Amino acid sequence: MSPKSKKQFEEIRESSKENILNVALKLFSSKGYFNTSTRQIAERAKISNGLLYNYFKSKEELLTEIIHRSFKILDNTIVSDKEQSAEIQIISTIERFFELIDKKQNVIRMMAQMGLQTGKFDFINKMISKKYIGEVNKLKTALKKIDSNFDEAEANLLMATLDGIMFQVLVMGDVIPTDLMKSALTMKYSKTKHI
Amino acid sequence: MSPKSKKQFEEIRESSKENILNVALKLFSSKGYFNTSTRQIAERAKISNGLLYNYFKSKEELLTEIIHRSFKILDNTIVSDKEQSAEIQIISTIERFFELIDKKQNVIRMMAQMGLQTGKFDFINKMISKKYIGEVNKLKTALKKIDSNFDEAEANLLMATLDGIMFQVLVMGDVIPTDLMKSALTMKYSKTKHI
Amino acid sequence: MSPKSKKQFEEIRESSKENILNVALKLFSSKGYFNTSTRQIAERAKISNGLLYNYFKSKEELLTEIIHRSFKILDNTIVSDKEQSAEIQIISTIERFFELIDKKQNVIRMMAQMGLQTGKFDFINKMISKKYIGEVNKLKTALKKIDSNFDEAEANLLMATLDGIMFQVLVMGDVIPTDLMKSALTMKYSKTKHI
Amino acid sequence: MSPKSKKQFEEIRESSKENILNVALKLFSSKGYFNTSTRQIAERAKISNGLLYNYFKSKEELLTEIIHRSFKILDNTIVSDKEQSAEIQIISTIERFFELIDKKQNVIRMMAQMGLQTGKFDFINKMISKKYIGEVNKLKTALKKIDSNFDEAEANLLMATLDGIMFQVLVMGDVIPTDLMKSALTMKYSKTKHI
DNA sequence: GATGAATGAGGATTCATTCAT
DNA sequence: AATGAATGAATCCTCATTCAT
Repeated sequence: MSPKSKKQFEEIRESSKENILNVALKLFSSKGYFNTSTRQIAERAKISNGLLYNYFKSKEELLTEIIHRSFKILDNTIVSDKEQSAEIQIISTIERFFELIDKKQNVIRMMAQMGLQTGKFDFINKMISKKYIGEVNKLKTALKKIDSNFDEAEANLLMATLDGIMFQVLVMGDVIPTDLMKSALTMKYSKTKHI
Repeated sequence: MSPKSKKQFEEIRESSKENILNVALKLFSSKGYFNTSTRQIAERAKISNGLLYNYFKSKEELLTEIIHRSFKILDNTIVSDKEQSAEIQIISTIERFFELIDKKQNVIRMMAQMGLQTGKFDFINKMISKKYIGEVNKLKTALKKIDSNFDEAEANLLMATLDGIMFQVLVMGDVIPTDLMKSALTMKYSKTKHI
Repeated sequence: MSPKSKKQFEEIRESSKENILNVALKLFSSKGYFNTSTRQIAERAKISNGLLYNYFKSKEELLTEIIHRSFKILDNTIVSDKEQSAEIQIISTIERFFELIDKKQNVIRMMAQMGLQTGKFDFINKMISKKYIGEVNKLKTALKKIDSNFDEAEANLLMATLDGIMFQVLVMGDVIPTDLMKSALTMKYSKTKHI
Repeated sequence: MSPKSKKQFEEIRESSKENILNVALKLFSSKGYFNTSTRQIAERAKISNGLLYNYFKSKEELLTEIIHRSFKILDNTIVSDKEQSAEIQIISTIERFFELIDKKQNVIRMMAQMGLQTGKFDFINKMISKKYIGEVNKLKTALKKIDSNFDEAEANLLMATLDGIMFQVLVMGDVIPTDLMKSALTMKYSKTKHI
């Protein structure tokens, strides 16, 4: 008789929204945003066509929300501990990258795709650039501490290598020897200080 | 008013086709294949809607042809001279990559985009993988000759770095210090032999 | 926390219904029935989407009830006192019209709108016609008493003039000099008897 | 073999567009703009759903074009000959109104409907107001010449009467004795000068 | 080879209405 | 009585593609 409580409604909303966001991320990431129809999202999420619009004003807004959540996921995965030694910081940057590749492929594939296009979603490129600059700077600081013969390009090259591995895995999957490269990179930056 | 010769017709046809392919590549590469309409292509190519179908069976076939041409462009740009010394081969691989980034951004952006999606165009990923394996092998052979302390991962890492720079430039443009990285890479592999 | 009495429930129900009817009339009248969504009505009435259907079987029934209430309002505003003199009857008909224009614009705008369309709501046109015939007949009777030179078309023309002013105010608002016309009409039919 | 000439295309376009405009006017006018679907228009016009958008950017633009054409029709119907005597000008204003009612009901019904709503189409009300002011002024000038006892409200009242008849016919059709009123009006303004 | 009118399936979105609570 | 999540038909519009000329 009594209507559902506010809290109950909120829970329903939250879980339903989460569901849609997850399904949409998966589809956008594998087929691309423009090649994914809202109908497909609804079908996979097992909801009606209309319900999506109860939670998101438009397909575009759905994408935007996914992007913003994705950036948060990246931020959370790439936690940097400033207390730690320079070497550990570098090593853990590398490890976090490989973790992303392993665990959050949907997220990074989606970001990569959107980043490669121009148009309405240029804000994504700006967000990526900002993150890139931040990461490179952290690496530079750490590298300087370790290596007196520090090369100005070193940090950028390391980032490029990591981004490259990421990109290659997204495109070529198992063809890419990630473990081999991870070991080599880890070893290189572990040894460094002893030189 | 003399009737055009067969050869002339052929040339007109060829240049018209070329025109369409160029326009389509530009649009696909910047807005994405699924976000580009055949009408937009026709407009920009200054031809009628229907004419496109005189040259290509479908939008998909147009894409396929673009992809195949793009691979040819990559192959032509990445000419390898087996006669040359190992060091020069590596250096020129690096140089050819930066040349691609500089001169053929449309081509690589389009390939990268399509490579990140799954679906009807999975043959692209296979072609990219094949090319990757070939390039890596060539690099491995060359590196072995130069360096006795040769690391198994070295070739893969170099390719990853180059792909990474490519990807970063596509996404972040001027934010990326390409010249700096190019110098560093070139220097690194020039010095190698002297060790 | 005493349970509400039946009467109290009844009152709440009635006032809630009244609220919905008022909001709906306002919206229908300004934006049109077909351009107004039940959701908009619910929002403005500060009730939930579903509650509307607790009071009305459908959007159409809501409209129907509004129409019937509107006719009652017209009837109540146009009270005719048969006891009064012919002249006063005419003058007060005029006055009642201007009062409607001034005070019940929502009601008449809505009626006018629905009356101009054909389809499911043709009963409205019949009701309007019936009212028209009644009014014209009353006017004819009154005019005959006053004027021996009575023209057969006089009553119809007076009604047309009044309907015209109404329509003009609805469409053009302040552009229409209602007071000027009201004075002129009142004067004309006040003087009549002295001729 | 040879493509259709430009002129041929233009003719096709023109007649097809005309067809759509006519069908849309009919439907908008009888069922209302918001209650008419583009599909209904296409069906009645015996064209495909999509073709409409080859001629009009949107349903709204289709309406806008209809409105502008309708105003032109009104202007053409209400041609005023400034050479003629004041009396004839008044009489012919009256006659043109009845002609509109008789021959262009779709047009005026559509204008009346749109004029009664507020929202995106307020420009219609402004156009109607402008036309009203112009007409009233012409009538005032003419009436002054004829009648020394000229009443300031006379022109407005005549316009109101004509608009009222128009409105009444649209809503009540045959219930309204148009001929009777036309005769009475004509007679009244023919006699005037003899006073 | 070339045109652009025409098609109709499919896309995003809105809406009246239902229902469990 | 009241809530708002959920439905799916219907809406406006776009698109790849075809076809007569």
